[in-house]
Amino acid sequence: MQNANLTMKKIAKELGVSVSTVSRALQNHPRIGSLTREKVQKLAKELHYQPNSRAINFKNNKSFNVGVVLPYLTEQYFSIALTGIEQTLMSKGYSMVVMQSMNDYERESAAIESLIKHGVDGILVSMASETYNKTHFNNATHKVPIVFFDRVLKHPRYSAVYGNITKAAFDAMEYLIGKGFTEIALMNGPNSLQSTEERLKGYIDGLKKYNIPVSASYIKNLNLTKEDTILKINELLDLENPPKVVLAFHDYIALDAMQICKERGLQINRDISFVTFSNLSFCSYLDNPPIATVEQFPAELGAQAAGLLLEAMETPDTYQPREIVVEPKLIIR
Amino acid sequence: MQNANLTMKKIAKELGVSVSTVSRALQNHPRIGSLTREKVQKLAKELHYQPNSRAINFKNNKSFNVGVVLPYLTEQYFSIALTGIEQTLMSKGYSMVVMQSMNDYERESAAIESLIKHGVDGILVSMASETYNKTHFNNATHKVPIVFFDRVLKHPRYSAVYGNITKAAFDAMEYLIGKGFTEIALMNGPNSLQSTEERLKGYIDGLKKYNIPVSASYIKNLNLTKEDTILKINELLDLENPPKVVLAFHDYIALDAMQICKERGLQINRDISFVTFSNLSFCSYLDNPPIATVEQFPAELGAQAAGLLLEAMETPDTYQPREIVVEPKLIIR
DNA sequence: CTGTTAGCGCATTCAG
DNA sequence: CTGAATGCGCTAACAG
Repeated sequence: MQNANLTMKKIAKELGVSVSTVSRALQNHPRIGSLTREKVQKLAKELHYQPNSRAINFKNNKSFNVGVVLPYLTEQYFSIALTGIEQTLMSKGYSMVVMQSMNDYERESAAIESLIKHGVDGILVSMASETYNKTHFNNATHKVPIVFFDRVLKHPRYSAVYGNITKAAFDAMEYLIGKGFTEIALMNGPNSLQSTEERLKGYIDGLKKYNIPVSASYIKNLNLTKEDTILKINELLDLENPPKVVLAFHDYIALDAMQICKERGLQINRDISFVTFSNLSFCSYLDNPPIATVEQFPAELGAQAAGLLLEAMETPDTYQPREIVVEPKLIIR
Repeated sequence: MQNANLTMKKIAKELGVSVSTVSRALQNHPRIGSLTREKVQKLAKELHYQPNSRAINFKNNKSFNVGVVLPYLTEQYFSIALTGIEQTLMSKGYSMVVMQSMNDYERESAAIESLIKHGVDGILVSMASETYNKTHFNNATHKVPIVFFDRVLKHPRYSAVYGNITKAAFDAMEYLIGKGFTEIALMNGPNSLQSTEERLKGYIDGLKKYNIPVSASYIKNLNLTKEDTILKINELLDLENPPKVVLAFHDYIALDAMQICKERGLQINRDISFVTFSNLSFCSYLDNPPIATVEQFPAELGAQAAGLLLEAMETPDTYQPREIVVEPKLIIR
């Protein structure tokens, strides 16, 4: 039963040497007698000595913890991103403190503050959809570096890793138009998210390229709640000319929308089809899955963002904030 | 642009008072002049003073971080549990450092060690299915309290929060037998998990109560990989008397098994049905979902475990390790 | 090669 | 009411 508060001091006293000798022996410092070294290391092992991490954190002013703030852990997209982050951080001895914003500005802001208070060395953020105010980021960045991933804030002060959504949306449109679809609706996200604008641009670019008129009634902004999804899909289905295919902000939107379609007697992939962003694994278990989906490689986004953050934390003097774009891929089912 | 390394010392110098005066003023210590207090607090606010958390951690020998080790973040069951944990911890000012074991003993062991090294105040664990050796827990528990949730280690030294799986399995069996099923297979987990044994007991108890013979060929242990699921469901379907319903260890097993059934030309819920544990949200989007499922309330399990850990950390002298059982609920679809 | 000293930021004792 | 001194555990500069 080893002592939980075993310090170098005690080892030193036990052995009749000084604390600094113990310190040097334990870290294989060159200027130490091999005999002393062995003696110290032996006793330390016997007593299960473990350095007090809090003292080391204090001394080095570093915790080897990074904070991660994201909307929902329960959205598989983000838990996959976390996996990429964990992997990258782990390889450098860092671990991650995770907090959910639940798309709420207040929670996000509180999370950032709390992380700073907990002494993380850096922060990774995927922004809440309700975030309208950026002061919490600006305050935090004076203390530790911040890197955004997926739901990013584009600003020269911040690094950001994100997918080329405009291109992905455009590719999806080309695919659909190539399949003969023209009545294509867009169930987009909230305007607070950068990627909402990008999806819209890809959508419109696609229509324009093939001279298909843009119909405002086919374009819906959602706030990412289930209720709003239900509202908006019903609006689309109530149109005189309901869409034959829907490009959905992500899989969760599509699933809820599909549910409504089915309830209204439509058959998925006959009366109406879906194309989605995310490519969540469980969609492959559906009998009538989305006909195509944009894989955004969340693990890669997370890993790249973690890589940038590591650089920012380890070489702050030379680090230049920058952006990394990961190319999504359209997957046809 | 506030100084990132603003210490009490600087405030003290600026104001021509001593550091201890600043310290007292900032924490509203009783023995301080209200004038001095105001003066100090005003300047501290102006300069955006924030106490150095690492110094405080060091001084108090406490980090307000707890570690959480679980199999997979990407399994929604665990991310829901995390949400319960986060909520409970947050209310007491703690945050969580998350690590995935990926059901691997080595990873789990390394995670525990790493958490200790990172200086967490306590650890929550949902065990890896491959964990055969408990020394990593025993070593860690000398340094910080450990509480298990869901996939628990039952031992008087440890606290544990888990569902009454035996009862839940039994209830499921009664339901199925009541519906007229007798050819009921059990796709169970690995023997390393406590809950595997419990499912088996509930399964057998159910059969026995209604005098249905227990057939060894209907009982399969899986290692929770997709490959093994495919192997075992095929074995079941290849029997002379294939089962009419399968009680599955959890939803992911059922989904993969269903896929194979469909590939083999069976129609779900006509030729073969499933009952599962977990009740993951996306199952409700399936055209032919499991006919019943055991809701285990992972958020509740996580929250209760976090509550026990908080008690263990905050009142270590009086804390008695104990177990909390959360009653699952059979949900009929 | 090893011991002594100093200091990281803060809270807390002990003096005044 | 306030200041000076102490120590938390560890590393590192400085002496010897």
